[in-house]
Amino acid sequence: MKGPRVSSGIRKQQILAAAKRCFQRKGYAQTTIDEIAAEYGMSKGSLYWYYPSKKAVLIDLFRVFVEETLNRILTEIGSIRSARDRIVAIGERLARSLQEDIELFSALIVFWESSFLDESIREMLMDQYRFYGRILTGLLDDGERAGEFAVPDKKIYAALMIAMMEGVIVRQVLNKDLDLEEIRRSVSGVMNRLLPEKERQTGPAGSSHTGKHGS
Amino acid sequence: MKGPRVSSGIRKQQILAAAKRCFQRKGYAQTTIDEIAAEYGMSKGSLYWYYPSKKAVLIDLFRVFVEETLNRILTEIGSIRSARDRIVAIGERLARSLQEDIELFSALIVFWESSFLDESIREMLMDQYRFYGRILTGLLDDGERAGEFAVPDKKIYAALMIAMMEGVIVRQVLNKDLDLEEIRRSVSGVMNRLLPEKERQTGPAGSSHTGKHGS
DNA sequence: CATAACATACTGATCAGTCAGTTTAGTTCA
DNA sequence: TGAACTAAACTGACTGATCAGTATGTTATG
Repeated sequence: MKGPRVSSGIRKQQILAAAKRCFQRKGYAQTTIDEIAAEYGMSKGSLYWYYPSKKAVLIDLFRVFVEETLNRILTEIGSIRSARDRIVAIGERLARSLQEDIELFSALIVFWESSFLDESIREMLMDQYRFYGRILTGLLDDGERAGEFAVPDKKIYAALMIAMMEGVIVRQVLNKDLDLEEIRRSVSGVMNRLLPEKERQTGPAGSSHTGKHGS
Repeated sequence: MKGPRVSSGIRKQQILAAAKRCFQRKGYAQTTIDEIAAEYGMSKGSLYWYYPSKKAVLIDLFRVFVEETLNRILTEIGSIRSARDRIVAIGERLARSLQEDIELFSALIVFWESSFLDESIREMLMDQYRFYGRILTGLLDDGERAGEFAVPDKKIYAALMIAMMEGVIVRQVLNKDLDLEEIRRSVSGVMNRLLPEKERQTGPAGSSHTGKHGS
């Protein structure tokens, strides 16, 4: 590369941001490349300089979604000791991310719909599902080993917890009528209730650094 | 009407069934009218005799979805006395319907995606959401009055329960990798756990929670 | 023989992707 | 220093394919 006017990364970011806004407004199929180009203020030819196809934009948008939101959450909660608190924190932070970056989550429904058509997108989604399932199942394992709680069927529980968060996302993306601050607080209570305690704990489940070490 | 070859109702049913299969395979935007016509074995002209537009087919499909699945469930559980059992039964029957008629539920994602584009579809969906929210909130009220359980924030709880079922639908429609029989059983346990008991019951649910918790 | 029910060729609009050309930033060399 | 050169970055008109909806014709039925 001899002389980029701005860095290739910046342009791609701009394109993705524009695409995100367009997809949110009209969905994937209804959004034209020209609209995306207009939205980020350059021409269609420029867009095709950075991305080979409309589908490639969508896929890269999903990649960014995963990297920037979900993996960040998983990193952030890594320092929390108790498995229970970590699980609760995932729900809380997901709700907060949803509040802050609703447009990105809107793209999820686009992915779901596209996955009917495109096998590669479906595979990407399934990989993510399996990944989150493993994460959560692992956390349930940790909590059980540490004696924090016991759940009878960890895999199903993990699936249902993920399902709940996903349902909240759907509802919010379509409607935006829920009070997310309220949801954020409630998710904590619900998650807690879903994890029956083996032994009595002192405080409300958050923040307590009891003697027993986590994972 | 002088002489229908088959009744108009039958034809519409056939068209909707064909559309349902097509939408499931390819999504709404990617499905052509010709494909739907081919799927139900007649021509495009015939389809337009019964429906004025592609969108009208989608909307009627949603109407059937609501009438045939969700309202039926609500009617069926009407005879159950205990509010708790009624709530649990909704979850169980929804899981069973999902198992039996996955194609119909697939159309839900199509509706969600279409609602970005079409305000009337969005309004239809929102009406349904509000309706189910009221139903569930009412059930929580009933249970509380009968002394079966107490939940601190009924509206949010209703929303989260609906969200969970919706998430299960998404997961199953996209992946079909969950054991729905297992889900059906687990949903019962999860729903029970989400309804903290006022008085001691025999079940293994997390009854050790005292009143003040979380939030 | 009237009309409901169905078939099919057509149209106008849309849109993803292409391509030939233009502009700008950086490099070379006198 | 700057003119000549080069390739990256960008433009926008164009194309070929697609498809919803229509127009017009055909067949079956009471």
